[in-house]
Amino acid sequence: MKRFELSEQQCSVARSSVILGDQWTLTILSDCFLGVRRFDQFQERLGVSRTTLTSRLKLLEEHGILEQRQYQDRPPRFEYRLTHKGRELFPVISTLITWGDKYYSDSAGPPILRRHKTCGHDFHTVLSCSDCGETLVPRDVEARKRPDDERYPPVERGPVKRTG
Amino acid sequence: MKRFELSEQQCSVARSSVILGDQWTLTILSDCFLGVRRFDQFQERLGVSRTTLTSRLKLLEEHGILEQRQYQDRPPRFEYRLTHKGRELFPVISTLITWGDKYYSDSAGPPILRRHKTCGHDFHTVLSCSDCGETLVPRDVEARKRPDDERYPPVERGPVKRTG
DNA sequence: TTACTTAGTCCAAAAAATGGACTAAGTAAA
DNA sequence: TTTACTTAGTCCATTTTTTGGACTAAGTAA
Repeated sequence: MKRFELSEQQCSVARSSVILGDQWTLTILSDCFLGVRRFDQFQERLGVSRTTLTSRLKLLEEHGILEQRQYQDRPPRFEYRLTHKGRELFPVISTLITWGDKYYSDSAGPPILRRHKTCGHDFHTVLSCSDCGETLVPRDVEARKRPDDERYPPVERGPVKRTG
Repeated sequence: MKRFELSEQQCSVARSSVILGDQWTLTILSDCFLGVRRFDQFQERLGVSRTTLTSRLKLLEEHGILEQRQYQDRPPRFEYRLTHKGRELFPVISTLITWGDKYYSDSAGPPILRRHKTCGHDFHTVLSCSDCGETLVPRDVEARKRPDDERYPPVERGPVKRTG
């Protein structure tokens, strides 16, 4: 399977991973949430090659995660901004930051601190169930395949019986 | 910069992305949370080449995200299991699933359904602030660089003044 | 005129991924 | 006691992707 070929994959994680599952894409998005918008700014901050950056930005645009907006007339210049769909990736990037800060900070702590303006405190992320609001942990989650329906293809990747 | 070289990167997202920012790594981890443990099972479910799978599993092991455990004697066989550090990636994978289910399901809905055993309902994920418990949205987050300290290197990647 | 800015493209070299065959060490069936 | 099967990989030649550096285009500023 080639990179960026997701049509055949049914699982939504597999499909998302084809787009987001890339070192540069994740850091680009992280920078987007910090307010980075311009090509050269991404390029300098990330140290990615211009060619790769172009290809990643294009992919994110094709998938409606980023959009280009003109921010000046003469000469015409465009910047990249998160769409609504893109902003909905905030929990993914945010939990990745929480994990990364825990395991890959130097001893002075995380290099970037994040404050929740609503309550005024520096935070880390907590994941909770949309239904009962309790904190979600892996062992409380039970996965099952969607019931097969003659109108839809059967599920190809699914839960596995745990052994041991 | 070559793939899997993270020593110089300071930002914890950048460091994490070097490990996790890969199509296969994300789907491997997603399968791990479904109970997949054996090499051939990963290989068949993901359709990844055996070479690439070997390299990804090795990387995840080197970073203490997966560990090999012997599950039979004759012949000796090993399976891959999530470590504590690995299980702490649950929020990352879980929010990715929520996003992917929303944007990349077919019209029959997500192929795999997840139930919160504690409350009995199918859920999606909600992200909240560790301090006040409110739902976290990007516009309520303010990022700032860690104050420079002569004992530690200055922060190289950090927040950007938003324009427009 | 010359230098600078932004957002890219082009190209050859290097690195990584692919797929298919192969290995090793044991078990199970005929 | 051969033969087939299982699991967890390795090997290798080909294809694909990434890299870094130079270059372009269109306008502004000194």
